[in-house]
Amino acid sequence: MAAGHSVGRPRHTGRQASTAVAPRDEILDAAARLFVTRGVAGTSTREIAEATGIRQASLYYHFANKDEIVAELLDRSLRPTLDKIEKVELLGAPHGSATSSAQLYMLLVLDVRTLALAPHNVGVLARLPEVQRQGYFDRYRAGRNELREAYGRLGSGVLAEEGSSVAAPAAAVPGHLSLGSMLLQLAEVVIRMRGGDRPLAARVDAQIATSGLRLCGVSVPRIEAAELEACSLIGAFDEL
Amino acid sequence: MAAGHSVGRPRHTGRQASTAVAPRDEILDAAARLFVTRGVAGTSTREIAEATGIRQASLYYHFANKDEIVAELLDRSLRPTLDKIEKVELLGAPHGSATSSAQLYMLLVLDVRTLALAPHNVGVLARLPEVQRQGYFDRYRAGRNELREAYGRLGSGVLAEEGSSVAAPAAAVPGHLSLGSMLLQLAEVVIRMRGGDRPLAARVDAQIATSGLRLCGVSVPRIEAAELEACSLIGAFDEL
DNA sequence: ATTATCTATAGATCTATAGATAATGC
DNA sequence: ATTATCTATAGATCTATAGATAATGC
Repeated sequence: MAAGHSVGRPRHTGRQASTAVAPRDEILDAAARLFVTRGVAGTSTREIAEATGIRQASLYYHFANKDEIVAELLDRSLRPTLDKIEKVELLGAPHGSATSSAQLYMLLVLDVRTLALAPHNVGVLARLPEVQRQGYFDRYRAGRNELREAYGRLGSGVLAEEGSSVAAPAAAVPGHLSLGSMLLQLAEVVIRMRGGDRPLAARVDAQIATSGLRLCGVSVPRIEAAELEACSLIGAFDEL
Repeated sequence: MAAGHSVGRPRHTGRQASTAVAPRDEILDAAARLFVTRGVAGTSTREIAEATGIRQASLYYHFANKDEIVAELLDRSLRPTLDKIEKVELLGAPHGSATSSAQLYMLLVLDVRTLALAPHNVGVLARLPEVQRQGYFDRYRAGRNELREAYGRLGSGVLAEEGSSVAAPAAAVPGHLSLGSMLLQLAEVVIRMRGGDRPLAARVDAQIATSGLRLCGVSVPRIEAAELEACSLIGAFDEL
């Protein structure tokens, strides 16, 4: 089942790089790198094949068409974070004792780390207009909306916690949805930072999470408390 | 000089829409709309021509090639904001009496408004990978760096003003560059909001500017003061 | 004469399919 | 026999150039 050594006709360029990596994954990896640097419409199937070390037509043994490659990459880029939403929310309110600030801090840190470590900065994909128009994008859009709503809930929870000092109807306090959007955008700043010329700053995850709490009106000492709380929760997280 | 009535062979589709709009601008407008919704690589010159109401080959009378269209759109999208940086900075420090908070608030509001009102959400262009790889992008990149540095300076100025309550070396206080990046990203959130399904929230400009000051650790009452100061300065701005 | 378009087309792609082939596995 | 590749190619683009043409302006 898991390609023992090397079935099938050999590649025109020597053998496969490593039998440990399935050809399908080799293609996905090469495609991701190219899509992110040149766009999907700006990358030909020939280029993907060359980067993989096979002929253009051989792609079609593994994928029905180009879109199927994009769809799978999109899916893989969002799933890890989506899976964490529920875990984080179970730590608060009725079930657990975590504060909203710590939960928000956690989700931001985990989200940023996922984006920062994703191969080839694949978070860029979902921002390409030619991708957003395709039918397969609906699935991604739905998942991202879930994430935005989670940020909206946690952010509103934080605003409520800090309520005492923030009762200011005159100032433009963002609503639930705007808040969720802004927090999500804030997390995604790391995608653009990776795309920039300079290397990622140390502790981007903490910087962004801190900025998120500031955005929700949390004072510095309380941010530090949330950070400590979140870090210990994240440590015990993998066991859930 | 300014096309009196209608020189040149008529278009295959009736006459020109309006003699008031130069054909060059008609093309730029149609191209912008298509580029933003389908990407540059995902838009053919034929599609641009059809949207303009001329034949594909006729584009080449006005532009040497496709890239020249993109380059001009990029340029137009950033210039208005760049022109405002100096004006805003002259209001503070040695020359004027504006606070850093008010200056930052101003620049955010002006930047957001420019992006929010730009035709066809043309801010999207600069984020396309196929655009960022081209030689003409260097010019845009340089301009955007100027803007990021201005945000960094103003943001650091605000942090200094608020220094009393923010002396917290333990928390991950973003550095000059990160702060500039985050403020710039925050302003650009409006690009993504325009791209979303829902209409732009009322007062996005104020919401985003408020969030920017929060990001720099400004308390709510002081944000309101900055907002008032900024609004009156913006009112008197066109006379500069 | 000048301007802004047109028609026609060369040459270079690009995606996807058909069918052959070179390995291993049984 | 199965698997994963290969070669070859059809058919549909796509960009850019050459040269003709239909207006106005002088």
